[in-house]
Amino acid sequence: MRIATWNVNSITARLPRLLAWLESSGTDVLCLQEAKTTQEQFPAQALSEIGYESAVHATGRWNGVAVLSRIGLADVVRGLPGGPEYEGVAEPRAVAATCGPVRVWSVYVPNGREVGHAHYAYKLRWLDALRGAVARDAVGERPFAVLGDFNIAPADEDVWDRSAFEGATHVTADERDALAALREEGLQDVVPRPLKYDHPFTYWDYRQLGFPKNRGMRIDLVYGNGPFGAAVKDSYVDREERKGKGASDHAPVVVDLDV
DNA sequence: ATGACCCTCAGCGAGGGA
Repeated sequence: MRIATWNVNSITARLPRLLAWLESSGTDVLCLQEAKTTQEQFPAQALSEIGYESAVHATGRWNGVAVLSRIGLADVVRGLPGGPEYEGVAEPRAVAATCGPVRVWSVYVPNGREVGHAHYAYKLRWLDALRGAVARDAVGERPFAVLGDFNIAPADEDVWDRSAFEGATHVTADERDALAALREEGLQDVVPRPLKYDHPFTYWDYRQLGFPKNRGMRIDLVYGNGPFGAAVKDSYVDREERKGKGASDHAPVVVDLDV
């Protein structure tokens, strides 16, 4: 089976590309982030017409996540159990589902904005809640993975220029410690291969020729448990989808599983 | 060619992204 994660930066704006990509790539399960729409306006009908069921957690212009599956969709959980609120709001940043033999979480980790900002503390609390929420599934026998936009570059080589991120979020020790805590729960970083250049970046800023200059970051991650990792046949970043007019600023990360 | 931000909602800019 083929499973993927993709921050689409508005499913409304991306719908033509999303539908075309689902069909051309042969993806069975897609964890998507930044739907930027409401539950009601989510294009479940258009997706249904090409064979995908949708598990959606979305409330409006910000955030919004979903799991799309053409191999079954069950045991949906909307929202991160025990997750913190930001300014009194429980934001739609996580949704879980079981798709055939695999259970997945689609997550959109808070950005953090600036080190020291209330949003940064929120990001760390959110990640700790994620660790708690996935601990039991992580050690199970069923293939399980958390896929999504983690807004963390796991190592210095996961950004195009470490010096450009001095003092910035996404590269701090606290954020990387949060990823290490997930690994300590039994999850492993399924690192994709790049289709061009030497590093599998997944995000490139829209500004200042970020993509043509390959000024990217690897922040869209797949954290799988042992059975998931053992089933991985291949994984790559589909950078073709970052090209051209109407692209998201993130590319899909694709994982092929032998399950 | 991959090409110099883009998304949404509100409402004719602003907030957020990272």
